[in-house]
Amino acid sequence: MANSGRDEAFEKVERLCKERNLRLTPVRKRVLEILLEAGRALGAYEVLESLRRDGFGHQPPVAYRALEFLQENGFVHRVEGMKGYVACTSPSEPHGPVLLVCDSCNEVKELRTPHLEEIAGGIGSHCSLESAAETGRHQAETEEFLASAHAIEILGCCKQCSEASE
Amino acid sequence: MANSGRDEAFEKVERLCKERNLRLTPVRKRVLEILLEAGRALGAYEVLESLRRDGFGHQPPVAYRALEFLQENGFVHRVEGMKGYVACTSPSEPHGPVLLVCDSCNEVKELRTPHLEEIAGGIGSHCSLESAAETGRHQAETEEFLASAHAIEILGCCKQCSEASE
DNA sequence: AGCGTTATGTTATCTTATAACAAAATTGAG
DNA sequence: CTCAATTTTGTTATAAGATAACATAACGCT
Repeated sequence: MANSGRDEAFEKVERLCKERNLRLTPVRKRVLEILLEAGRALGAYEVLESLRRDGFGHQPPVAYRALEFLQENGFVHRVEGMKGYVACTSPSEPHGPVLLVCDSCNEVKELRTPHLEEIAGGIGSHCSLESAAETGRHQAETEEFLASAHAIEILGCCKQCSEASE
Repeated sequence: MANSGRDEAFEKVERLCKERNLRLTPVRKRVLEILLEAGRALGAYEVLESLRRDGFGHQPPVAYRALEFLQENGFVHRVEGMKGYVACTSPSEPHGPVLLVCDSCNEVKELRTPHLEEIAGGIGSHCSLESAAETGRHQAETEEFLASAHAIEILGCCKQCSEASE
């Protein structure tokens, strides 16, 4: 694939914004593009530097506000472990992500819900990432905790890096 | 329970450190106590302020280094969502936590997760996470990811807060 | 066109975290 | 015990990440 689905993701966000009457303004649109083009997690100040080059405001709040908007609407996810932000690869509803973060190359890959279900099926009920997410939520319910969001990050080594270091 | 298992947790850490030849020095011990006494997540600078009052060094690295030690050994967890640190309620092996974080009162509760380690182990043993092609839009993908740690945070509203706001 | 609302841009500041190095304490070999 | 190697602590200084507050500009509706 030429650009790993960048264009589709971008167009999907445009469409979703129209449907939901969200204002995908120039800065917001550009921030999303920057993250999609990067194909990895960027710090807010990296995003800001790109904005500056494009003639937008170059003070931190400009970047933070656009990121906040994109995050709230599920188009971008925060990667806590790297204090960064990554474009969602399958934007739809606002959702908590499940991210695979490579310690070695910093690549971030987002797992999708349907994907997680298949993983669960393929590996068996005792060994599924989905249950990592669901376990949390389920136990949360028994604790009488009203869950509204989640952040799940799995740290480790991606395929490329583990092959490279053999 | 008078102190919610503080003492047990503390003694368990002392025992584990002896077993593993880890040096639970005065600063490190005190930082653990501070977090256990607080019973909630504290920022590094809050910990530092307590250390200062106890006559320890009062520069950031003093706190950060002790926190790092405790974290690496599974006695303290980072709460990414609040940039804070919380004492582990059931210290044993180093482990990634599953935390319930209350948006409203900031209480953090750790869930015990015997089987999450199996999950990580399953991925860790490099089992191939396969997913079949989804009809239509999604292409088949194969994920191979060697997981070494995780951070799972479920955000929401705890029992007390949801009752209080009724 | 005018009004209320939402978004942008800017200044200033705050919070969180780390680099680098000197001094002290601890450990282990002889 | 003594000394050297290692680890930990303390300090200065600064980097990196994030937000408060407020003025200006753009939008969206009637």
